[in-house]
Amino acid sequence: MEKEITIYDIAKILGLSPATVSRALNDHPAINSKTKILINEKAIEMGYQSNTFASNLRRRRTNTLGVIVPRLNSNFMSAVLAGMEEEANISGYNLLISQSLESAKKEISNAKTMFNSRVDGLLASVAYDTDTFDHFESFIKKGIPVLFFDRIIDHPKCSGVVIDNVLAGFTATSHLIEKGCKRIMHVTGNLKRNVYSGRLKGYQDALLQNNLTASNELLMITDLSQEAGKYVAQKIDEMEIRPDGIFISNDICAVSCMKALKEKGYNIPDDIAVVGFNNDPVSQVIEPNLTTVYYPGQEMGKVAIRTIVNHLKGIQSIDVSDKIVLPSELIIRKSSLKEID
Amino acid sequence: MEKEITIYDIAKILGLSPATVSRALNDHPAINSKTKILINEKAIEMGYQSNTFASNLRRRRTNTLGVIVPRLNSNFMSAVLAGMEEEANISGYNLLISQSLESAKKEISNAKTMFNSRVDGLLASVAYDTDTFDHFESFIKKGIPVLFFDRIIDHPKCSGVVIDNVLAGFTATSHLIEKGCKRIMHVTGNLKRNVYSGRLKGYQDALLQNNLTASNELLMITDLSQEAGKYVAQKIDEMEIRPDGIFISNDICAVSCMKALKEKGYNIPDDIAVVGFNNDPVSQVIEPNLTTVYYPGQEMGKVAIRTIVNHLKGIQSIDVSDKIVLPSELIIRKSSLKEID
DNA sequence: ATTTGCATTGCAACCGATTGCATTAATTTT
DNA sequence: AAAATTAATGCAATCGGTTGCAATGCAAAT
Repeated sequence: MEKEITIYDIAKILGLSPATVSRALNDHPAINSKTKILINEKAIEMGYQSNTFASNLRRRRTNTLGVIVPRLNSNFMSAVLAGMEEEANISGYNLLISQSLESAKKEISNAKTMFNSRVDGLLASVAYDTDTFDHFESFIKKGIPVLFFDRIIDHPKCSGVVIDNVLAGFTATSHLIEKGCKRIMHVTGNLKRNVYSGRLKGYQDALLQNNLTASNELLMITDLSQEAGKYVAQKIDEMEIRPDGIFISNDICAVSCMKALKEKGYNIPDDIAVVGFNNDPVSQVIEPNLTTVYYPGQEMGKVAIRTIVNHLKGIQSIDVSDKIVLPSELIIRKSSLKEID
Repeated sequence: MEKEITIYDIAKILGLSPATVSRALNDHPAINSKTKILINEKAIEMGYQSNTFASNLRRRRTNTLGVIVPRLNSNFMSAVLAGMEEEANISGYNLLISQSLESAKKEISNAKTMFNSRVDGLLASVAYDTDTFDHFESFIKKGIPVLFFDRIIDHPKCSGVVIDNVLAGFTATSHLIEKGCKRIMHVTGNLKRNVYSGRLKGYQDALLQNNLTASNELLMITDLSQEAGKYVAQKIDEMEIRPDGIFISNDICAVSCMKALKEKGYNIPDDIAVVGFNNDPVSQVIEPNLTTVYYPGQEMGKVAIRTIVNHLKGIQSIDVSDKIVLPSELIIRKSSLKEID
């Protein structure tokens, strides 16, 4: 335990004022360059470390961005975070990260913590069951930018970085139709969330456009977990008229479903073609390899940080460009390539 | 943009002193309970939000823990982080997370940032090429606890949360031997890191104990990436005397190697048995399913946070229990089950 | 009636860096 | 040589809570 070295200590030793030391360390133009060198050398010699908190208090900013995600341990989310960290680091920002564990209550509590920590900006991907916007309102009121990503809230004051989920769902479904599927099932998550409702919309649009009817029996709302995948397979097995194609909103669930279907003796893709979502590593390991929608996680993280940092620097206001839409892409693999005769 | 509400505002309105307001909000025993209620109600009514920085500055602590990891986007690391966040959240700590991207230089820079941010404690898993300990020394000097996890540094002043890599390597290799392998290859990462050198040691011990010789030809040091897996398969294919078993220190690499071997026509496990490490989701998707070492990521994160928080609370000093060793477990699947006659 | 003790509350210094304004010294202009 | 600039530095207030010590008031003890 050693005492902290402050600018006062440096000032005293050099016979200067703390103000001069502070300015020298911040490379203020009014300070003589020789003095700057002198002070900087002394600072290093004495092992001076700036106290971020005193600085934050006075400057009224923290160089810290808050990030709230549903879960840290998903392949997609960790890619987003990796991108965010990389970009934030470049811009000199720190990341305060927390997870809501898909609970709106915890999300609200985390938002409050972030607020009290005086983050300069907030990035959020909302939980399954988030209904309200109030916990973000306090940020807006104070002029702290809030930017959503992936799972966004439909609220006029907030912008977000997303992919075109409707288009992605449309493309995925159209692909199945093209490959000869007539009875396509869709497995997705909580429809409160844009990502799932959007993909459903795309799925429905594609069916309509091809004169196929979307029946309730062919739509399953699940939590998209591994278990859900097995459950879906079970349900399919029990159906009287089975689907000949499935579009599942998440690779983990899709792969688990495929495994279960294979065990039950179904041939993929000939009996049932499958399309997933995310381009998770498992999609390239399952056999047949899973056709899926590539989802640019790392890029999304980078763009989100870049956008909010530019806003903070005053380079580009967020509110102008409301939604930033990143491209997604259907990656066609064998799980959807039926032998069409 | 609204003005901040401070304890001074509350004090003025209620005709009390800021000191009393501060104490009331912190539930100080000397304050009359009626006064507390009054102040708390007023605080809520006025929308008061505590300024963490002022508080931190005065209290000389931040309730923030720094975390430095090699990469955020690996399945294992995101599990660790998920566990950390969950546990930290419970204990009222925030997490400042950064990644070194396997670069010692960036790790040093990140450590400096953490130091200036006055984190109350530091958790670190070091980069591939970290050689020095200096960047952690400054924390120790100031009495800030540093706890390593998974990839630790061999330094008397620092403790860590780990698994028994030697034992895990020994168990994995012994299993292959038991299944009839006579010529076992080992693919691992940079031997500077305990995780890899430990597993290698266990591998060598197992060979020795069974009178098998460890030849240099059968040891490959790689970065354990997907590409490395393909490369390993290529090398094996080119060998005159091929191995009949491989122990690979990472599932991602192992799976990629298996895929490549299968494409080249090798039968797994009969031609070559494979054991991986991590119990990554892909290990349960590849066919045959990959025998691997389960590695308790989430638990490791939780334990690390719990340990450092207990230390900070003065409940249990870290230095006493030097290394916390979590159990790992060999999960046997089909990739290593040769048909023994 | 005086003293003692306890419960509350307030005063004022602090944490450490930042910054508007003033001051001093050095240099240039008139 | 005096005045006006310019350059460099210092003064002191500020950010908003926290906390050791003092002060006040009131009830209980002597």
